[in-house]
Amino acid sequence: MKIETITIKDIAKALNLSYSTVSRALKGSYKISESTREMVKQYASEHHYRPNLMAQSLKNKKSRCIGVVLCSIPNSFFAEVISGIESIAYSQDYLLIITQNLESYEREVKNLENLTWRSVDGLLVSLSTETEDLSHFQKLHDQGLPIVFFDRVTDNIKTHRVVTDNIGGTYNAIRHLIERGYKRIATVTSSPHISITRERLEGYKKALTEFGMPVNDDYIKYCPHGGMVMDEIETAVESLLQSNEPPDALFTASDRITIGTYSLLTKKGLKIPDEIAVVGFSNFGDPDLFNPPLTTIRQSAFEMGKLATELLIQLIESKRPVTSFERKVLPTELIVRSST
Amino acid sequence: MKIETITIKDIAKALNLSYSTVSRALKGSYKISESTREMVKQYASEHHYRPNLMAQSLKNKKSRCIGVVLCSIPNSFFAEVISGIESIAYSQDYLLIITQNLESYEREVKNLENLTWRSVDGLLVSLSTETEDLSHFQKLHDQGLPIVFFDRVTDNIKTHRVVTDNIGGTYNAIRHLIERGYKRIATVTSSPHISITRERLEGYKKALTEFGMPVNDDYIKYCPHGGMVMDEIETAVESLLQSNEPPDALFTASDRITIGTYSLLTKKGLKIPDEIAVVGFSNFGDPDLFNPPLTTIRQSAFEMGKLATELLIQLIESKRPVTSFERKVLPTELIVRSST
DNA sequence: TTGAAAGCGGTACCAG
DNA sequence: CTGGTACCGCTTTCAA
Repeated sequence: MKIETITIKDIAKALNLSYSTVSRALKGSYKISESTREMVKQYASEHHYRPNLMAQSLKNKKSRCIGVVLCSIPNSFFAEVISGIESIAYSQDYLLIITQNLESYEREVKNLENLTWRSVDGLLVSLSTETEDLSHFQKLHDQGLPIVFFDRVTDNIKTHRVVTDNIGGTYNAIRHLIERGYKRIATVTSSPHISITRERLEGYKKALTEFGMPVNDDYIKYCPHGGMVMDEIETAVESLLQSNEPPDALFTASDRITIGTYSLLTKKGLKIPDEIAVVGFSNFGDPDLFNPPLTTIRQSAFEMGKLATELLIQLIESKRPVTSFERKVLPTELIVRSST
Repeated sequence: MKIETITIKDIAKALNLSYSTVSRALKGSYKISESTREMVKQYASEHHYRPNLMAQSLKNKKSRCIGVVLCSIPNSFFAEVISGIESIAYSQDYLLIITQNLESYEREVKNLENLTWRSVDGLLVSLSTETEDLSHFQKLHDQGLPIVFFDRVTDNIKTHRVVTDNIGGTYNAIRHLIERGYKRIATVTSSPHISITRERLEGYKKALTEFGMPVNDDYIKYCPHGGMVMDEIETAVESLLQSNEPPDALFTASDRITIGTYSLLTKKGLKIPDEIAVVGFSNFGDPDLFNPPLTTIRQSAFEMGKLATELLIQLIESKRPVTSFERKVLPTELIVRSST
């Protein structure tokens, strides 16, 4: 089952040294004679010595594991984030434990229990749409477990955050709509609990206000489960279309909602953009192929994963407690196609 | 850092028992009096006892980790597979280590080294397009490491395999094209090294032959990196279009190739399906939205992940060496839309 | 600079 | 049925 089961003791025996000497030599630890250190290192590498991680972990209470908490792996945005996380974790010899909660608070809590049981060294977290109570994270954080939030973050736990420029990205999209002459701009957005919804709404309102257009609350529709539940999207879109003054443009605030809405409008045979325009956050690869090609706001998902992981590893490996935390903001890109 | 650090020794002390008794009681091991067992279990659950996995692993040489080897996490097909894997792993308390190799043989080997160093209990593998030499897997398998191959499999290592019905799926797609009256059916496919390419080609040829149509080797174009490299797709499609008798229908053999080809044809302004029809394997969520809606062959990706993981866990937990292996074949679904 | 020994948290064998 | 103890592989005092 195991390969190359060569341990420190084997080396010690072979070289006629004590375990501890070998251990120290391998870690390049201080007071060890140059010669023995070299000798040990050489023997080790020749025999492909690899420290037993279980033993190390047991001893140091470090697992070199990073726990990842997010809503859905196949979601194209998160899949890309994971890929970014993997790229850094791989290069730094960290292992990834990925959990998905499907936007369920309950599963988020259960996954978290599992992760801590596995004694992860740190956590990369994007909150579920259902999550309001943060005490499960707060508790761990208070106990000193490094956490970095990404995408759907919170201000209530003092740590690093990596987010998209949601306000700016949305602002640009709405301004673009306004400049194209759309007058009644509605939005189908995600759960009001999560940060990205609040920020995207802020960008939406900011743009409208700045251009002297009214903010109409009837034009703001929420999907409590961020588009996981198609019914929620349907209800939202339906009620917009049925209203006295149906919107002439839609801003959809997440990948799933964008695709869902587009699909719905297409099915209803509405002419895009003549009858209704659509611009939305989406990280799907080829919105070019859509009919008509979809104007999107793209996020740097891969980059987000990388950055969050780098920050987390910094926290994990920092000798002294970190007290100043960063909020990294990643730019978005508005790609104008024919749906607006 | 750690939570609830309650160990077996704590329980033993509190209950005035020996470590071993507590250990046995917790495992529901045979000879233990009903009463002490209950007492221990109750105390344990009241105090949220969770065995230390590091210690357990160190002792039993089991890590409850499953290593996953695949080419690309954000690929929609694999992202769904991973989701399926996660669902089973989660429910059985296994941990997932996911690696991606971006179709590079070298990275596949390096990832594998990493995984074995982490002493995973088993491996779920989908081969990279570059992989021809299997000795890195063979070596581990010979040493008794359970492996289940999925999607891109090999016959040369005797173990479970979970695959899509590639032959049947392709056959249906090609038959569909023939029935629609297409005469010159070409295919853009993946690397000739991997099983899915061979099988899909077999289905392609089988259908043509069965319907009395010639198999023209010039109509078969390979993308050695399975569509990771856009240039390869472009070259393939270009040379088909430039040929003396350009095809009137295209069968694209993987998710990336399908999307890439479609994108290319659209950009060139070719009328689909009038000038050229397209049918392809694809697991992207909404090919309905494409222009025109894309006829696809869908695979049960989530199901594949689940099944492979179930088989792997069976292997891992089997008391006696398993000698008879299964080859599970999952059905495909041809969804006809307007591109054919 | 090196060695001996304790211990991380569990498991399993051997006695009793 | 229960207790004592060695040991998994490594790290880290404490002595020498």
